[in-house]
Amino acid sequence: MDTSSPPRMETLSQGIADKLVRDITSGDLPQGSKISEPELSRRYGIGRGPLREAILRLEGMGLVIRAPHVGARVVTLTRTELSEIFAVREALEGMAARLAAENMTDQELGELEQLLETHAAYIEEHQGQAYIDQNGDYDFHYRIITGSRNQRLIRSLCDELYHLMQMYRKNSGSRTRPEQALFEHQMIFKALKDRDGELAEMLMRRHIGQARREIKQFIEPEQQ
Amino acid sequence: MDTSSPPRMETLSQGIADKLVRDITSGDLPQGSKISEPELSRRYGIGRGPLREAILRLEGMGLVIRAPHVGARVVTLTRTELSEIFAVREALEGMAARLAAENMTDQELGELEQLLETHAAYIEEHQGQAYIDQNGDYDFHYRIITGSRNQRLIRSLCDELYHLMQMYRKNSGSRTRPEQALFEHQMIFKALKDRDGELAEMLMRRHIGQARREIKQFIEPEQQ
DNA sequence: GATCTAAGTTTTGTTTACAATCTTTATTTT
DNA sequence: AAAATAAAGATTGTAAACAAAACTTAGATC
Repeated sequence: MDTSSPPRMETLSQGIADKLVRDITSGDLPQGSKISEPELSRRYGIGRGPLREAILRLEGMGLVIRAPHVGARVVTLTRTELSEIFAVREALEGMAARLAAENMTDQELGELEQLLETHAAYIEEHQGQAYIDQNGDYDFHYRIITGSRNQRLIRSLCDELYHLMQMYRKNSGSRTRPEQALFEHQMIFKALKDRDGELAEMLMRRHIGQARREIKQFIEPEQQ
Repeated sequence: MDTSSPPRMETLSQGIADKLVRDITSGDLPQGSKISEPELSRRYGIGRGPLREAILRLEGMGLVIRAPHVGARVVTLTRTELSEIFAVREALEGMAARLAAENMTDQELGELEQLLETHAAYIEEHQGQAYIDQNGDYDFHYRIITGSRNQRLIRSLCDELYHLMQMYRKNSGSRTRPEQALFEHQMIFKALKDRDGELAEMLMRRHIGQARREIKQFIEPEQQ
């Protein structure tokens, strides 16, 4: 009858997995850290079974890598790997933008426009400070991704790639140019409003590809 | 003493996961089947722990869905979901083709050309029989995907989406037109050989989008 | 002094047992 | 008779104990 009094502790392993994701994306568990089962088991006060399941789940998200009989470590993103992630994002979010142009409702478009106005006001007020870094940028992209109505696309981008991006941002400061990003967002929005999927995809790909090329520039000096 | 008679049983859960993948993609475990832990535990003669880990892994691949306290079932692909998968494939393999045009070695291109000649000979000999259905088509796509040199792309496509496609094919007969597919493959190969990434991507997307549109045609009569 | 070897310790992989939840079945009531 | 409730059965979630593998440390030999 009343199943709501326990405040929805879905399942232990799920809860631990979420906590681990937060700890990793927040930088609390830095890149390359060992995920020791006994230690975390003691720290969180749970058995090793649910913990292992949580780690398995993180492995599925690509946040940790496991070697048999050796254990799990938080994945270390080299710039090369980050560049690879951006290539996937470029392909996937480009497709998402194309589909969103077909499938987003007028109401969703209105809310997206409002979001952009908020961003514009904030940037003007704060003289181009990098507010977008935190959540604003993700908000914009998130709405378009969900607007694609493609569940698999949504899952790949929001449940897997986004966490990796978040992690990298915490571990290595990333600077963006808010005004430039905002303008690109506005162009993408215009294409969506015009229901021009082809243009929306092209603009989104350029928007993301921009960041990818910036990363790629710094690869040669660092590695090899 | 003798640990070599089981030929490289890396870890139990890994082995069980592979076996389950085979059983699902081969159609032995059809869509929607219940994955009962006690039953499979007895059938395979292992404890429930490794089995659960294997199921977790399959969930990460998207082959099964789990409901808390209810259990796991083999995922049932509706045509809508299959269409969604093709949209993701279109985006991802398009990008793979673009990158492959930049990164494949001349030797790899030579082997790919040989593969196409084999296909052509087979089709001519067997009067357009659907040999490509089995492995030939995948061979071609697989080589291009790995030619992208993007590990994340490779993993998404080969470890996740491919299994789902395989499963669907087993459960519902899919007819292809081998000659048409071969010609499209040859065009894509030409673009790769010319190192024309943009054209390769476009052709690959059309090649896959073709199948997507065919599926989409059959959605309305079936659902809604 | 450095390197190889071997024993010890820690960690992971696996099994077994227990508790909580859900599904099913049978009974009762309207 | 149909629907709702309650009890029984089965299944999943969790914890604790055991076995095997890997890393570490100490010792011996070159």
